[in-house]
Amino acid sequence: MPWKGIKDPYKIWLSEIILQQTRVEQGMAYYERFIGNFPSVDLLANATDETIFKLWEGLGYYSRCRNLIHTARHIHNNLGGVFPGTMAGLLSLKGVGDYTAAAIGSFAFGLPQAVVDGNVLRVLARYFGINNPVDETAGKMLFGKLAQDLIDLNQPAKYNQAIMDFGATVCKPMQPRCFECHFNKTCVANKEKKQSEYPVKSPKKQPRSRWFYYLVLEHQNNLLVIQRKDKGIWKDLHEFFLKEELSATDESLIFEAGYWGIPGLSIDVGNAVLSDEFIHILTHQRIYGRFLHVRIDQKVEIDGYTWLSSNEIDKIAFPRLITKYLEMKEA
DNA sequence: AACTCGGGGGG
DNA sequence: CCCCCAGAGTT
Repeated sequence: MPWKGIKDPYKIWLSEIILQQTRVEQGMAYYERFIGNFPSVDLLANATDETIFKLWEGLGYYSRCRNLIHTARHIHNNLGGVFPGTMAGLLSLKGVGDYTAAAIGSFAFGLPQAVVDGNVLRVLARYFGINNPVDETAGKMLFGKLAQDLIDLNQPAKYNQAIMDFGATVCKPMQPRCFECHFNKTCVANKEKKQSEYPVKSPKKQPRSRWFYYLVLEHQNNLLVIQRKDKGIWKDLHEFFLKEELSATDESLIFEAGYWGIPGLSIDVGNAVLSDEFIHILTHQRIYGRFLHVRIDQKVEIDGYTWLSSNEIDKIAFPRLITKYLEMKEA
């Protein structure tokens, strides 16, 4: 990784926020882009929300971006542009939890704090044969204490980096390389051939299904857009006029102006194109999306919505469901 | 304690 | 289809 060995707390913080619940391969390009645009926390703090969200577009978990902006400005405005060097100080930053505080603390400041991420949980659960679910309170306590007992207090950064690298390359989730593992003689999971049974996790609930019908209104190359403000999925990102349904809606109904409930709207079938269904799979939701693109001659105004040129559209962030649609429409 | 929050990649 | 990812915040 490009930031390995780096001690700049800003770069470590940025990389760790980007990598929360995100694979290194996926986050890498985003990290490079952010550092290229904002080499310091002060430059990040002075950027506009839209600029930053646009750079984050497509990475998901957008509250991370919101907290990133908040924390950058907090450090710039209230802390003189200097990151806190204690665990308590780091934990007080929005978006910085136990893992990220330990990562910044050990890597940037040499604090003797053990990181506990998905890699560490898997390594410890397998090696010691721990059956406690890692996502329950008791399990988190147990693994946190164990990790802290094991850390090499003389070189915490090196230890933390090593155990995560080990989990990512040897003690992998699938097909762990036990045959060449230094610990295969004493590892409980390997001895019992139960590598796949660790770590134990509590059962996850099944995702809910939602049906999103978007009306893409176009007037003289401008599109009608709104920013999602309600808490929930895609908060702060932009979208088109949305009607959400609890089940699939018939095509013929979608073409009727009355379906959308917009005063003054009329849909000429000759100027309307209905997309195929986009199936957008998330961890906790299945979203079925369809887009009705309508060119109108008579401009309508809707409370909260804004007409934007394609130039302006390019500067704001959309969820992947919508960028995929836009990319399809371009082609 | 349970829920919510994105998106992508691999088997 | 399933899994999981250098987790954190809210309810």
